[in-house]
Amino acid sequence: MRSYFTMENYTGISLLDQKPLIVNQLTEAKVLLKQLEYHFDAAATSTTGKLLLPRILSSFESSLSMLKSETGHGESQMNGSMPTAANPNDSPRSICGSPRSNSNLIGENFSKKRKVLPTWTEQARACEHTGLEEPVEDGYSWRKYGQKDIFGAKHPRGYYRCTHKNAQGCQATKQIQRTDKDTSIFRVMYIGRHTCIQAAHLQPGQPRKIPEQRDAKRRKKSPETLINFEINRHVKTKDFGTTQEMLKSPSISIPCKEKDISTNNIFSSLTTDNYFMSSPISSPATSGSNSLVSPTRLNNLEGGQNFQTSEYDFCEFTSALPSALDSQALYLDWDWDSFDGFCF
DNA sequence: GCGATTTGACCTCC
DNA sequence: GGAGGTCAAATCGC
Repeated sequence: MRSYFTMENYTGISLLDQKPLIVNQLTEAKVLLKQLEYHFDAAATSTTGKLLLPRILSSFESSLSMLKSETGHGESQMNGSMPTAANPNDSPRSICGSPRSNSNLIGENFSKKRKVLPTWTEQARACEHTGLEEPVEDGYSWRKYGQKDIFGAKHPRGYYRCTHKNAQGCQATKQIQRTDKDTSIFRVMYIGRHTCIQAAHLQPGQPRKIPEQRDAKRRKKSPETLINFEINRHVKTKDFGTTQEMLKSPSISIPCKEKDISTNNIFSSLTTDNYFMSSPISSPATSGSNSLVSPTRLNNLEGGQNFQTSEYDFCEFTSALPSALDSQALYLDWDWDSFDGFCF
């Protein structure tokens, strides 16, 4: 199965419309990197890493200044590479694999029956030492409202909605499914942002709410619910019109293998919120020329190349951000089946 | 008793 | 008709 991450949606929204969102995302990523820098300095473990961080920050700053000074000339560029209603075949398959959800995103066919909500996917790995075989507690209260066997998948998908849906009208939902390839990894797709009170208390950088004992016991019953967060978060934003919501959204995902991270011990002191960065990246199969990370590079990754922690690649990734953003598209073609999971 | 989970039925979309 | 998503009654656990 191939999944795609989009930095843009396919409703014809221009980069100009998305610019505030992109700026917000980059700003958040910059802040997070500064946090990382702080922790990294505290650890004082690697000289090369110290040299790397300023470069990353510099790249983000460059991206931000380019975006802030940009006056919307990129719209036409975007139209040249974006799938359109007239050419629906250009539209990538949705991240959840549902052709129906795709139809909501395509131009004139936009369905008004269902609200298009920002969607992003995380991967969470169950942690052996916790004894839990369930996805991570993410700080929010979820209520399971369904479970479904998915065609072609070995494991059922659990459907969760915010506990405060009725009380506060919070529209956030999530779907959790154990991956076929590695049963210790869960794919968690979030749909919509929390608008409930608990969201206001879970700003990035703050510690997560500690699950109540009772809840933890309950979750243990369900194979879909808890995990120790050794995750990566990937963003697929379907609705960039909801700028306010996206202010709290993850921003940029910088993939790395957890074994490599543990080696460098860079992120060991970060909380999940601190490193909450995801990628608003996408990959229409037809967008090769705009690919920031080409399929070839990912194939190399799949073949074992240490793309994710290579300093060269990391720098290349961040250095490429400005040009990728300038070209209106940041695409990443991803193969879930060969994906071991991101972590920071 | 209350709230969460389970699970079969139903709905929506292709 | 098939697949994914949601509903809601039944069930469970505190």
